[in-house]
Amino acid sequence: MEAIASNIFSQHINKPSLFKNKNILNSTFIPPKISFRDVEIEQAVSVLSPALRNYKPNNIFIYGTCGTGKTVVVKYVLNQLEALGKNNIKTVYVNCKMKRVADTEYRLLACLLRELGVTVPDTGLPTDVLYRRFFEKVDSKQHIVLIVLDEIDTLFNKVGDEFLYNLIRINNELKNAHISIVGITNNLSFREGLDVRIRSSLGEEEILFKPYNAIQLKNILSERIAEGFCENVVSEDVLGRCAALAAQEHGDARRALDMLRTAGELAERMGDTEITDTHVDLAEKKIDLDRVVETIKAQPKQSQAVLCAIMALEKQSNGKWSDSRLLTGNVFLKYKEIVKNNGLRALTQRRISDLIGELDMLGVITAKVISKGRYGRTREISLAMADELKDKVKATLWERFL
DNA sequence: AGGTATTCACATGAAACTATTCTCTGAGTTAGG
DNA sequence: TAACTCAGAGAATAGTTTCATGTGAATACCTGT
Repeated sequence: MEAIASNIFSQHINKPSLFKNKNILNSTFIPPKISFRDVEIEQAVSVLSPALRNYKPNNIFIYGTCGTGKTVVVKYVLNQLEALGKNNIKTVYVNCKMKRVADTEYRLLACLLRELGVTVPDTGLPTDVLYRRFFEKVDSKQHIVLIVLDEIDTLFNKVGDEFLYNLIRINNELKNAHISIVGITNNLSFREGLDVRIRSSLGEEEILFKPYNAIQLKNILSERIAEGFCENVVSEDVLGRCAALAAQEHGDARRALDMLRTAGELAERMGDTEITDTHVDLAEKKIDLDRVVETIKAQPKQSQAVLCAIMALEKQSNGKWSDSRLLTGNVFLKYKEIVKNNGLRALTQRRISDLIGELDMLGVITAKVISKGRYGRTREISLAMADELKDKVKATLWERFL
């Protein structure tokens, strides 16, 4: 066994890697030193430092678009704080966006409790029981609990503001402990939608993260490149290009890193010893392509069937039949056909309407509500994909349904 | 011609239902003393 | 009598269905000129 395996893999093992340490090129990696965020770090530190003297720090709200370093900074600061605060400070980080982890009130609580060392079942318990257990656990000793709710807006949009209200209320009733909430969101107008009481309580302090500019991105990237890639793999040109591309995308450092890493992987796979512009271009395309294909694959069957119907219709209407335009009604008919051929249960048109809306949200299709006057109101649907991607998606769906 | 009123084909909302998974509780059962 | 088993009541959640109401503008229908 060993001998065979070494035969198969030896070629790959011996091939020199372009990477020195791939982890560093991951956007979730927390570097020992964070550049261009001194002001924000200082702000966070000054707000949180009372915790070290056993006072409750103010709640903080952190804003900033994608890839501006919010999460990294918060984690960085909290790590240090927790290290210094010994047993008196407990920090809990929860990403509210994680599907099936913390995307409902119950699961958020369960997640918090788990972080505090209490295991609770995934289901079967009333939510208020969890609140009670949470309360008891937190209040069981004199300490400060910092709760970080990342992507708090997604949870809010799903379940409303009840959980925030409850957390604040709990804080008021605690005898021994204190909890402070750090809310992170990339939705700059999130505050507006909040109840006044919650807004004033939660937004005691606010920190805004501005996007990186191209020069800063370049710096950040080169720091990581130095640690992550081997010497001479990434040229100055390529670096500049990645930074420029990401700067266009509102200074998204995460994107820049992903792009660089993927470019590296591609180059490695192609047997090149250096990353070139070609690799970067390919990487950029691949990231988008993969993202869409993955999201489609992850969609439930019914949703895929709807997309399949849309694509099938689109093909037809390219011919001549200009009246089989992509409208909800037509899609529904086609969908029923497809579903019937595949032995699936047909859903209501109401539901299909929602599914179309969801596909639109995912960015797979564009669905615009139009009024055709006397002839009703409906959605006009079009595919929002590059041809290359379209073929890829079709291949997946066709195989499945046709 | 100009102005209303209709009307279509869905959109959009709210509520209720279904199915699944899982806990908790207490009644009934069992086995050991 | 303590430990165990098991059915039933309840919860949380995702995914739907049902019922109800909303809606923008191309037409049909009037109206007075």
